[in-house]
Amino acid sequence: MDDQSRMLQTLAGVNLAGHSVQGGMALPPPPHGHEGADGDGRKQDIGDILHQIMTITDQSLDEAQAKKHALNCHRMKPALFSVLCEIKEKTGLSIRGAQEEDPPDPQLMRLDNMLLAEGVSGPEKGGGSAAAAAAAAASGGSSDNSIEHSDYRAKLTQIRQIYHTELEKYEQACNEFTTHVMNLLREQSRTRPISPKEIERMVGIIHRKFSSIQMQLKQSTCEAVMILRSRFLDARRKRRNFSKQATEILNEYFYSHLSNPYPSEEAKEELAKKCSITVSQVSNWFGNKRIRYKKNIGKFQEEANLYAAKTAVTAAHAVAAAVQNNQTNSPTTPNSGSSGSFNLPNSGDMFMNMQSLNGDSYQGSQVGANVQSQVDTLRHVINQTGGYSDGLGGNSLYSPHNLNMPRSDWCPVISGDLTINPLGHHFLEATVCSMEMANGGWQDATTPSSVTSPTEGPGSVHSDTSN
DNA sequence: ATTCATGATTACGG
DNA sequence: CCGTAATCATGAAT
Repeated sequence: MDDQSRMLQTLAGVNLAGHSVQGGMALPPPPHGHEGADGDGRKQDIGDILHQIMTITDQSLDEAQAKKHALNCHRMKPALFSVLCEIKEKTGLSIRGAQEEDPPDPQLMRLDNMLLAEGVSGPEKGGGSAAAAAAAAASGGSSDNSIEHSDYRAKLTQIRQIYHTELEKYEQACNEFTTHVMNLLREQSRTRPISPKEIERMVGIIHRKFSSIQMQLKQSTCEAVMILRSRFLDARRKRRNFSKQATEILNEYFYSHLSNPYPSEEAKEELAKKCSITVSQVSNWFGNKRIRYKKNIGKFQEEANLYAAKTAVTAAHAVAAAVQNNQTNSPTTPNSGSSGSFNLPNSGDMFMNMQSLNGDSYQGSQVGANVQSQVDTLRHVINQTGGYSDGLGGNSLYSPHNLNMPRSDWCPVISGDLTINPLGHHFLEATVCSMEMANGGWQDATTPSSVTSPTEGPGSVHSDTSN
């Protein structure tokens, strides 16, 4: 509207300034009569029309409507209209020439690619699951993640749905608006100089506007997907406590291997399988556990007792069974502690260790970690209870003075080991143990990688029992 | 809202 | 590469 009046004003100015309207174009003859009219008469007419047009907006709707009709029927209208059209054509062309050519926006392409890759804008179901599968692969792909992934997928489809509905809405709105504008322009082209090219241009502008809105939509969708990804795939953000069962299993292993809580690769895999977590999660868990246990042993005392006792009872039952079946079951070589390392020890070796524990008569040289774990556990619980008497033979060898020492369960096992006492310390007071602990803890006990080495078992057992 | 517990990450060392 | 120590970030309990 503003454009129109401005243009008309210009036109009126030009005309009223005395320039020939007929210029280079053939002004159609007036519709009816007026043969004898000279230039002054025409100028008068044109000026009149222009004045009416210019003031049309100042009038009331009804008035304007009537005026419009009158103008439409004016005999000079076609002539004036074609002039306006010509001028408009020229300006329109110059405008169009200025901003033609829209190169594919690189950012838009990037967004499109991203959305396609994330499975948001791709084919209905395939893209989503593909992305989810990629996510699964990215985060380890353990069975534990399946729930999270379904959650992730659900969220992704949610985003995708929103995206599609919004996109559709925009598309629809764009189309509606375009047709509306086109109709309007076409309608107005009867009274206003609007060429089809200009309508086209208008449509282009509208589309550009809407596509910029679409880009915003795509951008926000991308952001949403990114947030979703980071939430679900970045394990750090998505910290989930392990299941109670998993923690149980890990704790059992930890406390039954308290003397050397460094599970071998096989043991880690086994634990991972049992707990439905990844091996690295097992490693993390043990890393955290070791450091935190060491930092505040007192805090873990109760837990240690609990698990040690639990495992010890299991072991005791196993021993009892072993004793019963000892005659028939011939001992086999332990499998380096990989399977069932702390739940189902080899009965033969177990028995041997128990004997050594009680009577300091260890002879074997191939004790596996599985057996050692039981020994640790039993010794632990014995230390804690001041003697474990459940068919294992009452044991008063482990002096109760360790009881009130927070680290006593650990120190004898670790520091008491002859492996770190080459000078012949037969027994270490709890305080000394604490110091040993403070000086290096497990690291000084043995080489972590040689968890399954049989050298530690006999040594520690001997050390403890020799007192 | 605050605090504690806990899984993961990072920096660093051997 | 594996371990420790410190730290981050979140979940759960209060």
